[in-house]
Amino acid sequence: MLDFDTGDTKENIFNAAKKEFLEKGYKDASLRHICSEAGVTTGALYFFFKNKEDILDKILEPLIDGYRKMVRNLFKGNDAEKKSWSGESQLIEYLYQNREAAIILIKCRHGTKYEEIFESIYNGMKYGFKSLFRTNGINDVDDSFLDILASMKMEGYLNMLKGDYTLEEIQDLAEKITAYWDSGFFGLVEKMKGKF
Amino acid sequence: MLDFDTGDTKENIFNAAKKEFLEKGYKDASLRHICSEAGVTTGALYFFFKNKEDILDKILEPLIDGYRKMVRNLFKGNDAEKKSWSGESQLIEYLYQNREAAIILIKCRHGTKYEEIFESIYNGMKYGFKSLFRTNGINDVDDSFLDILASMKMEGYLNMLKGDYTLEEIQDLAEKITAYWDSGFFGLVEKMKGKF
Amino acid sequence: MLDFDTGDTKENIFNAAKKEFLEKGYKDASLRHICSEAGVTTGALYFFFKNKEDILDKILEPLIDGYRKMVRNLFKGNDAEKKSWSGESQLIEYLYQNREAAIILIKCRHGTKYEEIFESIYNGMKYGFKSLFRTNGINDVDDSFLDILASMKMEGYLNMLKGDYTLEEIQDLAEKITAYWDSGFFGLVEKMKGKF
Amino acid sequence: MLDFDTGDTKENIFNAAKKEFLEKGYKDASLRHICSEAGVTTGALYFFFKNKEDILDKILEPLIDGYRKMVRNLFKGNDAEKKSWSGESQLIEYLYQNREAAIILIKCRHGTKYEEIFESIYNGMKYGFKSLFRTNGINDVDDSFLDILASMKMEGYLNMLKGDYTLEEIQDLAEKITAYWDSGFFGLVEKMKGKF
DNA sequence: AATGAATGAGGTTTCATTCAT
DNA sequence: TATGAATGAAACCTCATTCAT
Repeated sequence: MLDFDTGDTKENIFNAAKKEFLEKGYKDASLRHICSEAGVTTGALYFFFKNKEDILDKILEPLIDGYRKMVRNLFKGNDAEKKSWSGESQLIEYLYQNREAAIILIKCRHGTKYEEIFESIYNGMKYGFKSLFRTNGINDVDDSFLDILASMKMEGYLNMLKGDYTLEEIQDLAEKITAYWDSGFFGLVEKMKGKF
Repeated sequence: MLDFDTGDTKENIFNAAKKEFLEKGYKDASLRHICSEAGVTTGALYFFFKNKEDILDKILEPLIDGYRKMVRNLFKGNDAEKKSWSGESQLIEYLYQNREAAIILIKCRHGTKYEEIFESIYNGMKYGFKSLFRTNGINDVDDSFLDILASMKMEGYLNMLKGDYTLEEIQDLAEKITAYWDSGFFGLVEKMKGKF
Repeated sequence: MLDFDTGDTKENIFNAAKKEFLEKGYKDASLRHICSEAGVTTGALYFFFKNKEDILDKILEPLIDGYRKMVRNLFKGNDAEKKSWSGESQLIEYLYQNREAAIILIKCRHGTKYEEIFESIYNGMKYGFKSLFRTNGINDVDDSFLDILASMKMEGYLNMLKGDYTLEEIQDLAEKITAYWDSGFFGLVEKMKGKF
Repeated sequence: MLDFDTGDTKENIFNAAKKEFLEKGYKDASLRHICSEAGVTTGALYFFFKNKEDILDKILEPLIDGYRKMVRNLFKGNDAEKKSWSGESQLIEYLYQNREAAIILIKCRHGTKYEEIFESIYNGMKYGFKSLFRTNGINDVDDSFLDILASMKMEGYLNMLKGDYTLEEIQDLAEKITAYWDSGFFGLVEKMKGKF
């Protein structure tokens, strides 16, 4: 309202929508609040966007597209191990560069088509863990256990993004968390090998 | 709908409510849906419950009360280390016994009085990590980093509960996760000590 | 609730209803509150009363019947002047003896059949004023003006009843108010005679 | 419904609301009825008004503001007696100019913030009577008696407004009523002085 | 004589969405 | 491009009333 009117109404609506989605999630976000925050009426919103979900699409599509591109590029190489590690750090940087959208994806997916997209990313993580177990000679890991590990990792990422860090700090954090995960994982493998 | 109608309306409403809360969270749960799922009109709901929040209360109060009792008992002992470990396993068992409510607490806390209760449990976890760092000679841990660790742990617990496990399986899982956390933690400590 | 249960449920409901009607008026009175105040369930109420309006009827009918009887007796005599004055004081005493019902009548008439009954009592007052004017040689009094006088008188009565007076105090008050009305009336007549 | 549709929805809603408030009072007025009377859906109402109370505010605020301004101006002068009389006639004219709102204030005050505003006006009247008694050498007037006088006066004003008068007629009426009150008051004083 | 359970209409309010201009 | 007006469904909740027991 009091902001200098840049004339870029679409941008204003877009930003207000991101803020609202971040604060309240998708379903509880109010188009009215978004519009009043953006200093326009609902009509304006519906000129630029088809409906509520369309706004979410416009926010998340670049993230999803970029993610798919990144994964595709990653799978062009062939050294599995190396791919995995470089993928990890690439993913972190990518998410950092798009963290606003990433957090919105995680917060707003419920009840939208992004629920399944999120699921597929999440399954990618589970698959990563499964491979890692296999590489370490453990083949019979319970799926629910993979769920636990993947969800923890995802939560770790999410909270990394949520914090108000610079890229350097994020990378430092990621190193720490990775150290944690790595040590954790190998400790677990030792235990499991001893047991079975 | 598909449930066998036992004639126990209150129970039907209660169960339908738990299902709806789990699926949509507190705010987005619809009393109409709950009632139609339970096969009654909205008026019936208000015969058994004071209002929407009262339903959530009836679901969560036993969990909260039990939790407080457990914590109180825990603090009657005096060997800090032992207390910590027994507390951990006691907590897991307790949450398992009340897992439905526990999951609802985590999903439905936003915008209710349970937000702060959850927060206090969560802060307990953060404090646990902080103490652990201190015991290992690391005193200057960033609060955001503690957030990451605590949220991961919480997420781990939550997913343990979500899975369809028996108590034995849960305890086995908990052991594994603990192995993971322990190894992870000490790996991290090594890295941090090396760094500073 | 905490009252000693006299076993007289009907009486309990009746009293609770009177209290509720006095406090909230007819439409805003809640049968639920009445029942919970009386320590019974709605079913009990509907055993003794046909519906909400029936309760009001049971409260007001004795008042109305008595009023009609009183008026009928009054008109058996024939000295108009004397009748008027004795009627006035009889009315005051009668209303005092039934003041609870009288106040309920005035507060609860809106939207019930008692609206017209009240209207007829009220018109009786207007007629009294009209006669008084005529007796004093003034025949062309505006109807709206009679409305003003009658409504003031009614309001005076109502507030006499509302106060927590004994019969003696009421009679003293009535004397004062009557002195006020009498002097007022004759002052007005003087003015009107001077004017026309 | 029968009104000519001027296309001015806000006005239609406003008028329908005034009518409904007058007929049923604030609490029993139904926004649904108001809307259907105005020929719009409930949503339309909420485009023009914030909520139910906001409609009442929009009706009564001009009245209240004007009243406060009038009282403030009145107290700038300094001849108490004169002030009192000019105030009386000014008040009558003011209420006449805003009679719709004035009647709504009196009918709708219960259960709203206007209850205390009304109360303060009413207490002003009581205080006026008290002063008048004191000026006439009577100092120990019962508060309940002042209530009776003030409520009668208020009722008189109200019914003056309710009638379909022109300003001239109102002023004529006011003179008459004032004659009535004056004579009545001094008659009462005589009686009271004789008594004590 | 009274309970406990249930109904269904109606209350105020918010929402995403539409559309003439 | 964007406004202002309006819709209609759905939200939570309260009410008088009914009825089997």
